[in-house]
Amino acid sequence: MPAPSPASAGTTPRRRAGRPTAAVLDQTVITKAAVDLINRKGYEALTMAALAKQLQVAPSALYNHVASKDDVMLLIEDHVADLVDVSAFETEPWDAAVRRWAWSYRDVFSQHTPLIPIIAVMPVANAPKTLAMYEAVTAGFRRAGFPQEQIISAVVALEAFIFGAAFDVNAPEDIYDAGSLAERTPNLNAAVDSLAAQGHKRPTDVAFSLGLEALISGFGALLAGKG
Amino acid sequence: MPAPSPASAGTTPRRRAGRPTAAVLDQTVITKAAVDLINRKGYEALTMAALAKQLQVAPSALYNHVASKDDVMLLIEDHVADLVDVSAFETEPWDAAVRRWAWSYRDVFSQHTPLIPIIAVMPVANAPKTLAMYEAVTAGFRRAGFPQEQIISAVVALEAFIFGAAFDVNAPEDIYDAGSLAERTPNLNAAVDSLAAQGHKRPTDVAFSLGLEALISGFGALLAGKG
DNA sequence: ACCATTAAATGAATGTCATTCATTTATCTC
DNA sequence: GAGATAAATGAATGACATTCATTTAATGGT
Repeated sequence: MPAPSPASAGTTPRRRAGRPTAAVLDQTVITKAAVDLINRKGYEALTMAALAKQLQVAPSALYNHVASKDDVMLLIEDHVADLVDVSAFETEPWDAAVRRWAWSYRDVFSQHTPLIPIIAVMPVANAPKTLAMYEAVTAGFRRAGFPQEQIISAVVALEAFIFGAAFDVNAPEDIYDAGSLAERTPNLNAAVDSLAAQGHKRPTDVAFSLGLEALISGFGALLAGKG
Repeated sequence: MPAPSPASAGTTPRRRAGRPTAAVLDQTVITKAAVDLINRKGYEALTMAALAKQLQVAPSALYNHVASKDDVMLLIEDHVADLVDVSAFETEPWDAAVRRWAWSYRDVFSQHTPLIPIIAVMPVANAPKTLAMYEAVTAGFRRAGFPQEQIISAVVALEAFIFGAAFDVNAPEDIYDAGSLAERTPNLNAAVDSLAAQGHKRPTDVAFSLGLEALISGFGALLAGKG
C-alpha cells in the first residue's frame, strides 16, 4: 500500500465525515451567514451551496438544521424583523410613532424584497422577533386609544402599503416612461413630466410620504378623544 | 434493415424538425397558453416545458418568440392588466372610480401575485395594456382636478397598497396566531381576538377597505374645489 | 424558375439548483 | 463499554431554464 497522503504543510486537512468534536452549525450561525451573504452579494447569491461554502461545510449538512431553503428564508425574516425600529411607540405620540416605524420597516424590507412574498402569507408563529414587533405596534395602538377591533385591520393595511412601497424603492426612476407607445398616453406623460419638473427628493419617497400621511390621518380619526 | 416504422393508425406522426407550413407560435398564443395553464394549475405549474407541452411544441421552440421565462411573465402581466376595471373613471365621480379600480386591481392581482415582484420594478414601456390602464387612471385624476405634480405619487401610493393587499388575500386566516409564544404577546392576542369576535366579512377585505378609504379621503383633500 | 436567405421548428446537451440518502464517526446515555 | 444519537460527508437525483447545431419550408430577389 502506498504511503497515505501526507498532511502537506500549508494545506488544512480536509474534514472527514462523522460527528465533529464540536457542532459547527445551528440555526443561529446559519442565519448570520445567510444575512452576511445577502448583504455582501445580494439574494441571487443566496444558494444552499454558497451558504454551505461560507460556513465551510457541505450543502447537505445544512439539512440537519433547517428543513428547506424556505426555512432559511424564514430565519432571515425573523432576524430582519428585529432591525425594524418600534421604539417610538414607547416614547412618542401615536402619529409620530407610526411614522418612524413605517419608514424604518420600509427601509429595512426594501433591502429584502424576496422575503415579502413569503412572509406576507406565512403564519407568524415561531418567529419570535417578528411577533415582538407586532406586539410593540399593537400595544402602541392600544395605548393611543385605538378601538380594539380595528387595530389588526389598521396594522395589516399599513403593512400592505409598506410592503408594496418596499418593492418600489428598487424600481428604476424611468419606470413610467411610455417609450415607443408614448403617443397613446398623453395624460400619463404630462403627469410624469410635471412630477419630474419638481424633482427634489426621490419620487419613491414622495409617494411613500403622501400615502403614509393619508393613512395616518385617516386612521388618526379613529382614535379615542379625537372626534 | 427492418421495415421503417409504419404510420400506425391512430398515431399522429411526430412533427419533424424544420420550418412548418404555418407558424404555430407567436407571443399571443404563448400568452394565452400561459394564462390558461396558470388558471388551471397555478403558477407552480408554469414551466417552460409545461408551456411547450400545452402548445404541442418542443421547449426550445419557445425561445424563437420570447427571450426568457421572465419575458413570458411580462406578457402575462400585460394580459392581466387588461382585466382591471378602469371604466368607472369615465362614468363616476373620482372617489367612486378609485374605489372600483382599486378593488378590481387587487382582486385580479391576488390571483397573480408572482407577477408583482417583477412588474413593481419593471419599466412599463412595451406593455400596451398596462400603459392603457395608467393612462385611464391618470386621465381620471386630472379630470377630477387633482394637482398635476401629485398624480403619479398618489397612483404609486395606491398601487403599493394594492400590491401589498393582493398578497394578503392569499394568507391563511390564522396568520397572526402567536402559537407557542402567545404568552409574550398579550396585546396582539387581544386585538386578534376582538377582530375575530366581530367576524362578519373576510378580515383581509376589512383591512383593505379601511386602508383604501383612508387613502381616498386623504387624497380627496388634494382635489381642487374641496377647500 | 432558381437560389440564397431566413424563420421556425427539433432534440440533444449544459449548467444551476435544491434536496435525499447511505455512510461515517465522535459524543452522550444507560 | 455498548448502543443510540447527532452531525457531518459526498455522491446521486431530479427539476428547471437555457443554448446550440441541425433540419426544413417558405420567401424574396434576379
